[in-house]
Amino acid sequence: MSEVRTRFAPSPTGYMHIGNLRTALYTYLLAKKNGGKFILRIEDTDRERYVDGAVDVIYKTLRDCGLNWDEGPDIGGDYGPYVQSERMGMFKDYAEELVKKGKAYYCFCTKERLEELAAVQKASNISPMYDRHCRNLSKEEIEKNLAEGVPYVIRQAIPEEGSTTFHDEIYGDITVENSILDDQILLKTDGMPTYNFANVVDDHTMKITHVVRGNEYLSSAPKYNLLYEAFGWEPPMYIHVEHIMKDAQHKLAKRDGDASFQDLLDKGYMTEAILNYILLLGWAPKGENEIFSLDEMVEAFDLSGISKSPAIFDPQKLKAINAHYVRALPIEKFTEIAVPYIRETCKREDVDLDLLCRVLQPRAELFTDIPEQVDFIDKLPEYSTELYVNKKMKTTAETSLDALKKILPILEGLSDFTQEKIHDALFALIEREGVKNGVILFPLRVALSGKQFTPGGGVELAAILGKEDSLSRIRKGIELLSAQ
RNA sequence: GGCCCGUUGGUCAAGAGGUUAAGACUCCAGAUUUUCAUUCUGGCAUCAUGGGUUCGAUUCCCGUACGGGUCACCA
Repeated sequence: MSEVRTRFAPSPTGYMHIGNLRTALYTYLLAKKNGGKFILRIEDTDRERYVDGAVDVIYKTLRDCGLNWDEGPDIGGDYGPYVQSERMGMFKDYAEELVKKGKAYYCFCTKERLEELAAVQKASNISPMYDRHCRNLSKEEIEKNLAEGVPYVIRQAIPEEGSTTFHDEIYGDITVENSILDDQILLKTDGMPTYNFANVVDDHTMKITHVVRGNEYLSSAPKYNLLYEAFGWEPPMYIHVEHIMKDAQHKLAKRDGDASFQDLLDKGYMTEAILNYILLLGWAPKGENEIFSLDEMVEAFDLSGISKSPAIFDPQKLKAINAHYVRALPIEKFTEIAVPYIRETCKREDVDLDLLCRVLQPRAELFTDIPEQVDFIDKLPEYSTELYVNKKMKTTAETSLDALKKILPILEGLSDFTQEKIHDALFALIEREGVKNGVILFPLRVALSGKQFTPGGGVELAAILGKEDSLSRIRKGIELLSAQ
């Protein structure tokens, strides 16, 4: 077989839906898996929808994800141009070629007539379809209309009988009756191609071998096939992928707030995690591993793993995967990214950021959670003594008060307030008392933070807060518990 | 409504005509742990439904229900 050439052909809307991104990913993986080429083509024929800077959004997203294209508008290639609006010249010729072959025809019907027709059909409860009024116009009539400059479109002449079968790599063979296929418009009144027509011609002229696209095109695939047949061209392999859903009945939509790559980025997810998660939404790996770098994805990707049914987007799992990536970061890298987030709520200059990051990393799922996680450092929040009660730790208000009273003098006596010294001193206490670690350490953690979850345990928090602040917070804890 | 596609646990999902029906996330229980967290161990499903084929079907076929898609001079 010749070289595999796949293409991602987005419209520049300024918005990269993750379903689209996932299509791009699969398209990319399919090409790379087979040592082929991944091509970017911008489909910008809809001028009304054109948004400034939208193409840059596509470039940036793809590049950030590592989905680098081998041919495209910015880098060129042998089959350009790669922006659809720049390829307009050729479509009319191709459409006329089809007319000559008897596979398409001129249609001079006015918009009014078509609307009327649709209304009548709708009223009698039959699905709207063009009635092929112009399909059998005489040569003379056509010539006359053309000469008079009557506006026209060119429509595809669907066979009147029989059925059309096309093959999809995921769904297998799909057959439909030709009788339900509409004589769709190929070339519009303004001489521009319709999307479906442009797609076929572009894919063929760019020598695309595999087309990965959303499931919404499954219904129009037979018409595509007929077009390829009409031209005498070899159709590409089709790979239709299902939608990403918000729930069982709704597609993940823009208004849901996490439908685009940018939305997810804004929520603090890492690019690698997003890509890894969407890979899994609709595709299943052969083995048990679910964590993949882009290179590993290329290695593991296989069309047979693509799912036939829609997948519901699960933020919880995305978060878990993100947590995995956050924790796998080298500590220097984690620190570099985390410090700005820490500084949002923790302005104190004397905190040991290295220590803080070290304890924060295993507890971080999202970088955007960090400000809230460290907000207690600058100022002890108001908290309820309920926090001191923990069944598992076997702590109560009484045992906690007792513990804090014992901790206080010990920490007061420490001249060298380092993590190591604090640890040794407190563990000596624990041993003397003959209690579980938690009985001493749990109340300390609560007193120092006023929070249920904290980055680090009591010892670490004490070291981070420093002697003076730690002691004052412990005294505050004793005061609160004594007041009960 | 016509046509097309789908349906395995709360979610993503593997899987094969006869299996203890993988794995991941969540949840629950327990163990470690410088307490919470992390980490580790364990627990939670008869595969939408009715019928058929078969010695045997969740796996093959047909119907039903439910869900999605599509029926533009939009892409």
